[in-house]
Amino acid sequence: MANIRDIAKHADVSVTTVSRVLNEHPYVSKEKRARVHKAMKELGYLRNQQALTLSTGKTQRVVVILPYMDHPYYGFFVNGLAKAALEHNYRLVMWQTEYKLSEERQALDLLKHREVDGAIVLSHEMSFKEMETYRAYGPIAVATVGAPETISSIHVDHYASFVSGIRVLQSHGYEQIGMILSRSHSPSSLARQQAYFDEVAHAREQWIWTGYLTSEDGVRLAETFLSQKERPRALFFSSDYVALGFLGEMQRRHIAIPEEVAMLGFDGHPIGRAFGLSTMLSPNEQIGRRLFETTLAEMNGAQPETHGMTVSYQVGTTL
Amino acid sequence: MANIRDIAKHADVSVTTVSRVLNEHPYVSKEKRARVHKAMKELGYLRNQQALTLSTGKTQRVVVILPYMDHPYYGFFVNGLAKAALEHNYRLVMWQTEYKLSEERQALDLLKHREVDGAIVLSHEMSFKEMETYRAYGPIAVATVGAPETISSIHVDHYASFVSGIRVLQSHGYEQIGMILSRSHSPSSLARQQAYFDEVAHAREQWIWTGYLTSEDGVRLAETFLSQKERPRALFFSSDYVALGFLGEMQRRHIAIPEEVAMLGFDGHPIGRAFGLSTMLSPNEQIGRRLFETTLAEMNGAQPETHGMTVSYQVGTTL
DNA sequence: TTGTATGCGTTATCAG
DNA sequence: CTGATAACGCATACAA
Repeated sequence: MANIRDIAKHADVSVTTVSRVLNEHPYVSKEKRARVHKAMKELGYLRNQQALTLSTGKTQRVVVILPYMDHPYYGFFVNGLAKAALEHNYRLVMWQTEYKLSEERQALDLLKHREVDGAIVLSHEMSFKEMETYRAYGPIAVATVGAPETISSIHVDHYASFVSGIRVLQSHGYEQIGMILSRSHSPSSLARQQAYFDEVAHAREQWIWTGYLTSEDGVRLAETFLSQKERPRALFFSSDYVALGFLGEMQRRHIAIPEEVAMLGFDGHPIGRAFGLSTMLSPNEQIGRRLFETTLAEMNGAQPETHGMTVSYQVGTTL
Repeated sequence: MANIRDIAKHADVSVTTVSRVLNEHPYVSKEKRARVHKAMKELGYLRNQQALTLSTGKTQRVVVILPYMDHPYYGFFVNGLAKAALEHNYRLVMWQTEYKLSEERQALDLLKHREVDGAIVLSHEMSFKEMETYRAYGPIAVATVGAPETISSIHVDHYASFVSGIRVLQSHGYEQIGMILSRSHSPSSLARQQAYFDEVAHAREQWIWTGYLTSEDGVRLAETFLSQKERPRALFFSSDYVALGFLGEMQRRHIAIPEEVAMLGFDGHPIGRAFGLSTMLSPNEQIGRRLFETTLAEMNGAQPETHGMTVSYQVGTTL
């Protein structure tokens, strides 16, 4: 493992000159530059990133905090993040929390311990108040609403999005509407419920089902839904995967969609399109990209940024 | 940012003593230990991970190399990897290659530059011969077959798996069998084709369709498939997602499955189960977990390991 | 255009 | 039990 000093000795120059060549600084004579390059080749020099990191104080890494890496919902975010990070020569450290607050804290501790330069939070149990205590150690960007000024937020405006989704349902003639949500107390879920009660005339508490995250949950939901005496005519799902699980189970039971119950999803996953799921298309990949870019900007001195994204209706056959 | 020297000064001990307290070494008097703890608390000490890393030469990081982070196929692998890594206090650096060889090289260069301790390769364009040139810089584990002795491999035995899948189809009375593969020249695809020609009496070159990766590809396939004059009676898909795209499109066209064409998937994704897809269940999460564990073992001096995993038939309604 | 000296924050060695 | 000092490998202020 030849280091910068070995190269200097071999090329008969100072370490500073080697460092300058390495960093493509000007003010190095052609001849010495060539000697250094020759020495690097001969000794098989490989720059040690750890040393660079300690010396500069920059890690070129960002931690991405999310509950589950195998949930397709996060796929598009992460894809956008990964592309943007790679383009800017940054590395993504992934931290899976399984919705555990203790894991979120450990992940954000990376910031404190100078292991990463910034943090991107796709889902959090932690209050913004607590999250702000980490802010002193580096920029934080979240994909949820309600962030304070110190924390960047690139998010779907869930209130506006659900209002527009509900209007799509209403424009198709559905008035009795139910809603399927993931976590009952998350900020986005609260915004969705607000939209529901603001916009749906026949809103009912018991037509909001919470705790549905996966396609398997969607399958379970079918049973629950069908056992209900008074049922809504349409269901608005906060996740395409839950909707698809429900749709598959309804097909198995030979229950006609949308005749028996209409369905509107949320996300816009390709697999949903294959089954004709009507859905609200969310620009998740773009959000991922912007989350990285805003974090990068903050690392370069920019101010935190808040930006709400809008969704659009993607026509299907379940309405 | 108080450092170890500040603590030493504040507690009126040497830096060595502080380091010993930090690392819970014995041979530190109770009294000094207490003074150090007090100083750390008072100055808000946070250990700098970068310095630790440079000093010890261990990064506690592993790079995970995969083509796409948003392809559900990799979700289970990554989930297993993430759980195992977290348990052992390791961080996962994700590198998305989009099947580009140049990206794979850059990712493996992290090993050379001491930015990670090991590499886990879930899919690769790179030959094993080239991959071995990185082996000197740290352990490498792959999830594909055919690795040399120096590289660990935890993989599905695609040959055996496809043989057993084909036998499942045959046991249901299907003799005219076609196969849908992702990449035509990957080691796993070659093994699958070998199994096909070894086991299927009526095997035909033109009944092997390659280049199908996503559910959207599955949708496209329906058109291609139906335009064929002579069609197989059953299709064996190398991916549940492609199979689901195909299934959705067939439903849209009101073509009966399995009456018109039987389908067998490969993976065992929950969403497939919701739609009754018959499939071969692959233990991908377990593979992910073992990939990490074998890498960790190698970092602690163990020899590379090769282990083939088997799949099992998961009953559905598409056969 | 070049080089010397110092710092980044730890751990490890070795002497006491 | 304790501490001074030397690594680890690089970047950079400052001087020449």
